[in-house]
Amino acid sequence: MKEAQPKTTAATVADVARLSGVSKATAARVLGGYGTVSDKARDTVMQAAQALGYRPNELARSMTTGRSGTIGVVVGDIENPFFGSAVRGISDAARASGFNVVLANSGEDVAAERMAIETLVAKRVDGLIVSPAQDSAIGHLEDIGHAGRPLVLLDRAIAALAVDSVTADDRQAAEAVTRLLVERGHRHIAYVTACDTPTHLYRDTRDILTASVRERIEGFLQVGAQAGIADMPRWVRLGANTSDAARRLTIDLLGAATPPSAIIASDSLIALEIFKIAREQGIAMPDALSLVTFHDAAWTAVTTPSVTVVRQPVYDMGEAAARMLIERLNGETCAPRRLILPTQLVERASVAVPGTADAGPRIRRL
Amino acid sequence: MKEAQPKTTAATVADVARLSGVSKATAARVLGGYGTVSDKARDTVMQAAQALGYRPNELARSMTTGRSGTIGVVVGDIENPFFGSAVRGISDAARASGFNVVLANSGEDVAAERMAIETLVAKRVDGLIVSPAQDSAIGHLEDIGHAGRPLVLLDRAIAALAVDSVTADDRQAAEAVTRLLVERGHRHIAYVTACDTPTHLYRDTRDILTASVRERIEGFLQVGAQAGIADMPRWVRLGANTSDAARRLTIDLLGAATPPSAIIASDSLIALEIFKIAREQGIAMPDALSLVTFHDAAWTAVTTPSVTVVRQPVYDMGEAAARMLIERLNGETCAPRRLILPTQLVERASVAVPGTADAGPRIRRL
DNA sequence: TTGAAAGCGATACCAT
DNA sequence: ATGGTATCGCTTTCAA
Repeated sequence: MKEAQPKTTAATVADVARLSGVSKATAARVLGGYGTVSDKARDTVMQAAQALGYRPNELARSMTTGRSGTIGVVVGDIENPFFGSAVRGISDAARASGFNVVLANSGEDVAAERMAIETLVAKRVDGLIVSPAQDSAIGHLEDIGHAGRPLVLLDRAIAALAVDSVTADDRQAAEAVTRLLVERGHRHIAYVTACDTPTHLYRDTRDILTASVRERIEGFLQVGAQAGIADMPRWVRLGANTSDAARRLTIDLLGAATPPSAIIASDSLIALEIFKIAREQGIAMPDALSLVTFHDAAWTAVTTPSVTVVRQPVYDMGEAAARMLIERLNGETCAPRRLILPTQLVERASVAVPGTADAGPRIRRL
Repeated sequence: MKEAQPKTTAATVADVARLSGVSKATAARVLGGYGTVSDKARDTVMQAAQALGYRPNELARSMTTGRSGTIGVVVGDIENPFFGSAVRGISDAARASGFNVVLANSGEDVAAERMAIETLVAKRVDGLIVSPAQDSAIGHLEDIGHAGRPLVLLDRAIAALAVDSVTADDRQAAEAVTRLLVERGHRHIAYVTACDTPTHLYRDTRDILTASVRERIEGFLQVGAQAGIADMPRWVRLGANTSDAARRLTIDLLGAATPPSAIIASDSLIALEIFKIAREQGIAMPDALSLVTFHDAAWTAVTTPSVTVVRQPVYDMGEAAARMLIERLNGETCAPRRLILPTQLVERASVAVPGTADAGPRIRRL
């Protein structure tokens, strides 16, 4: 038992000062590690601090310095491995620079996102990293800047917002994926996303309020159209934002008069659900149905067939976002940077390939 | 543009008070939502607050109230889907009660864990939820109590620590899994875990410093011994704490003079690696190698063969932990509760089963 | 090098 | 119902 803490209240700078017989200012200087103090004073104070079990109160410290050493992170769903990796990247980079991470889940809901941001700003985080659920309502994002805190957008840039962002090259990746499918002879290609519109129907690319998804759909539509496929938009399916929804939507899609011969899943959660259904319904993959997904989730390599994916550098994206934010916190004032990280097309076995066996993945830079 | 914020500094209670012509105390009352104020005063103040773009400073608020409305969470690896789900559970429960979550990654390193806890306590989180990397060094965990903050242990209880904990029924689950394997005729069953000892060798169950893993190994050893299998301990393999380590270790295991006919993977990350290797090396599953893992990760249902798993109620565990913590924060003072949630054995197709086809999972309560 | 005292932005007690 | 003021724990001038 080396606890000297008299069950009363935590020791403060004042207590330490009193015990060591120096002024509060001097004690604070050694305890806070700033200013100049004599070695003798330092020793006495440290000793007293030790005896009292002194622990600094970061809250009080933040209040006077105006910095909390904390960055706020708002993501759509921490349960999604995509965000899991990103948060890990952020977290590692943050700690390397001595910052903490406060995490908030928006559930892809703008109202929740708005509240989370408000709270985080009220808690005086030094800066924020946000994966905005939509890029239409951006008032709460602008408020971050008004509050004097830097903001970095993760995975989803917003054209109307002049702030740093880190995204993957979604447009190009979607084009490559669609092209691959078209080259393999597919004419009925569906694109399934968690994004939604009030009507749950896709009408116009402007209805898609998540930037990354919109870019993917644009790429998808364009390549399809170029290939002379009629009525591409009808193949865009919205609202697969829960596993149940994804399931219903996919079953519906596969049971239609003209089912798709290939599906592009906008995230790995959707791909997983599609995979399950294909299995349950005995739909042979890739022969009867080809599948491609964004995000090289760990499991995509071990299924039969293994899944062809767009590999996004998710961890790196998180890390880069944190780095950029910390640069701003350290005084960087350059113009907003829109960092776009390259992706890779990892060709595995879930796309019907005319005479190639499953001989390990073929990886292509995009 | 409805920003009235004069680029100077954020509006404070004093500013609002001044503009609305009332005292600081009154303004604080309406802004803070406490005490009693006349409707008229409320209106004026709210209006002034609006005009000034007043945002409360939670830091200052926390300092006087002593509560921050924040709970700290320390997990081993947020990238691990297990913790992803748990954190989601915590996060949802926390928000439902108006709490925020500060997340820290320990990387399963005690020193990092200690630092994370120290920081969180210094930041005056109201309470903590921790998945302790080891149950040997518990000084820093005891400090949490000394600092007057409640602590809830997640996934790993510590006998020597009298605090609330939420775990799965690891011991029983391990017994059931091992029994299943034994019943299927396996005599060479390996147990692979991320846990490690200084020598990387398993000698004694007391060397295992992670409670949940120790319980599992105990169950594993006991059932094996009961079944008359000699030299069980040699089948325990430690240190699969990165995908590379898991890979090396598994390759080593499978290449040995007497390779195991079945492997129990302590987490889904290890199982994934084993699955990959079996595939690469053309080892037929489940015929040549059976596999069982703890944690019903999403992908385990879609592989070929699908993987038999111990389903732990991970999200619920996180949720329960947060609930218990919040109860403490609301004044609950009962004796420490050790909540042990039941698991399920989900029998799928990765264990050689004498004449049963893959006809959907068979689920057993444990 | 050290100390006294003024904040930081809210809450809370005590009068009025 | 309202106002004045001490207070929380620390940092930060400003003098000495």
